[in-house]
Amino acid sequence: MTTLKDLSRHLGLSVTQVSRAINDHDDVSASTKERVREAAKELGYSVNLTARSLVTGRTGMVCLIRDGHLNLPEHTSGFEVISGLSMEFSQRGYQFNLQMTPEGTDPVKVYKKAVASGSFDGFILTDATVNDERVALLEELGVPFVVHGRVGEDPKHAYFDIDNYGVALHQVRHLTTLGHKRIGLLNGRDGYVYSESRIDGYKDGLAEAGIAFDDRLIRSGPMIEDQALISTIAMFQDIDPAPTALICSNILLAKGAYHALSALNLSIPQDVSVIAHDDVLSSIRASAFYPALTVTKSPFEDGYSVIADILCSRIDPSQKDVESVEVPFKFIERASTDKPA
Amino acid sequence: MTTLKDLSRHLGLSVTQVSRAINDHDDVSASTKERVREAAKELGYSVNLTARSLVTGRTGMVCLIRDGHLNLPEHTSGFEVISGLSMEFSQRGYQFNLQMTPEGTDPVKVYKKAVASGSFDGFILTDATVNDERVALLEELGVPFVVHGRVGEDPKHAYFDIDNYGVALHQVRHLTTLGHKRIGLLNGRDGYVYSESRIDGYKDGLAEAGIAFDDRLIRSGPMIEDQALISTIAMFQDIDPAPTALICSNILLAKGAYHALSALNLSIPQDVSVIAHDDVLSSIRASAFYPALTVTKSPFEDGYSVIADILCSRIDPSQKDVESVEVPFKFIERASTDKPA
DNA sequence: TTTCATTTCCGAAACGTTTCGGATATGATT
DNA sequence: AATCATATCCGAAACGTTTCGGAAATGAAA
Repeated sequence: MTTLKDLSRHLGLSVTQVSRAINDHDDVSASTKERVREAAKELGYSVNLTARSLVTGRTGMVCLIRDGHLNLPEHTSGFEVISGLSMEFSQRGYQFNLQMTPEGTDPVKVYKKAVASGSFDGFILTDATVNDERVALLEELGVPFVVHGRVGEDPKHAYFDIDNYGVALHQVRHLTTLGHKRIGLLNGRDGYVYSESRIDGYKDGLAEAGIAFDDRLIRSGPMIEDQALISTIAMFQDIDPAPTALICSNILLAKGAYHALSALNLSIPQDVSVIAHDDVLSSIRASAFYPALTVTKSPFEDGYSVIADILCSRIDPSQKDVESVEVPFKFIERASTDKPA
Repeated sequence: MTTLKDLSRHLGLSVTQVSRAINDHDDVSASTKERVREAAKELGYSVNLTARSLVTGRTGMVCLIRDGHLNLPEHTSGFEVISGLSMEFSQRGYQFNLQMTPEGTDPVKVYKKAVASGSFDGFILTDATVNDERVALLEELGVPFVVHGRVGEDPKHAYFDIDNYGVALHQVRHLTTLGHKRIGLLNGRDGYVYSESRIDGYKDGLAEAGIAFDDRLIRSGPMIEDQALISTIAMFQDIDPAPTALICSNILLAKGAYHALSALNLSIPQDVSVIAHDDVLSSIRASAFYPALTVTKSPFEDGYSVIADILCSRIDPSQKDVESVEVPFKFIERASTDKPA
């Protein structure tokens, strides 16, 4: 392995000056920089990141920790996020560390250890829960981190988020404006911030229209097709009069809902209107539905580069702060929503 | 941050002795070790991995590099592998680094840089291709690595692999023994070792039975349902007489084949026998087929811990070598194969 | 000529750990 | 009393880099 000392000997320069040449400091003459660059290439020099880290205190590594083995299709979006983030950070010169912990591991322990090891400059948090203890911990420890999602109202931490509240509110408004009064919600798992925000938007939307809230009309669970199949059928069996409209928190749930409604011999939108939120994942396209699906839409992938930018700016004080963002959504009315019968 | 020096001051011991106590060397008295442990907990000490790396030359990090964004469903297995490996390495005290490079990046450059950075103790290679240049490079550089798959016959490098040749050979034998003479193969993408091995086994199986090879009966491509749909229909339209049996290189392809045969109004197994290889991914279960699918089977997940063991043993010379393995497959005859009509 | 700013350089210290070689104390053996 | 083995400890060097403070050379300004 070639070191700075080797280079300095070879060039008749001090180690200091070679280091400064390589890092492009401005008290090195252009000609020296050129000589150093050439020698470095010739001797195959490349900076030892470990040694650099020891003195700078920065490792150039960011870490994403996930609990439990990822299985499909529930974690499709989780995978896409990992893939997208890894690429973004690579391109910014950071190493992306993925740490999968066995199901049910105490996050506080894991994060404490990860921080204490000093190996990471920052963390990316996904699947934020209400009152997420990881956020409190990392804030207390003073470590840079960014959350895919948001915990609490108007949080201090850096985040990238979708307007989940607004999405649900808009969906309900669209349906109530059409005249619907009994609106079902197929939602994600309880406890996650995005799920709870959707519920808030849903409730406020109903309240605006003067519709009483009926908790039988909300079904929570993994956002997969089979879950929607079960929830939809259960909902239409249990509740009389049955809902006239259905909100699906993602496209997979919509697929299951379509299937269930078809099985129940109900037509979309004549018997039941369906509206969904589209994360625009590469695997499931909203365009493939018949009848065409009315959606709110905010592409997941819009977030990867933003998240990377935010975290990098938090890590490197020389960069100017990138603000947290809440991306707006689009509304696309297609054929799956109409007036109630 | 608490350092060894802080601990040593606090305890009235030398830095040396504290270090040796923490690393459980045997020239430290039991009582001292206990005192050190307590003080470490009290002061919240945790070893600085960067500093340790600098002197030991090992970082405790392994790296997996992938080219191009992962999309579903083609890369389902890739995702499961990443998830599984990350967990295994975490449990062994290693950091798992995932580096996604933009599509088409030159792997030699990327790996050279990764090795030169000195950040990684070892590499995991997936999606091995015939004459994989990464293998030659890493061998030349003398870096520990393990391949999920195998390049070349009887390779020197460490690997975990499935008996792909044997799988295809067995599948063909089963079909020829039943009396089939025209056997189609829906295979993975060309160029990958596993695909080519399957072809070798397929050809040898045909040769054993004295059946001439017909290249129209092999279709290569991404191992996804839609590809099988296209390939199967094309095969049955183009070739006269049509095949009486179909080998599918994985379960997704089998799903597409079932769909296509149903569309073509052909019955399984009366008109066409179908046999597939089952990687046992959590997302697609072979058991869900009707008629029940005859398979060869070797679970992907069997490999994660083996791969981790192999690489760890290559990295840490104090551990005894774990040998490369080729796992055997099981054969499960179900209802999708029978004599030709 | 002297002074001063600018450019270009360098030695030494520091980051936190491990390890090498040796030191000291204790008690047993000769 | 002298020798030796054992258990326990320690100082100093080393890993490869960055950075602090200052030095030397150059040319312009006084």
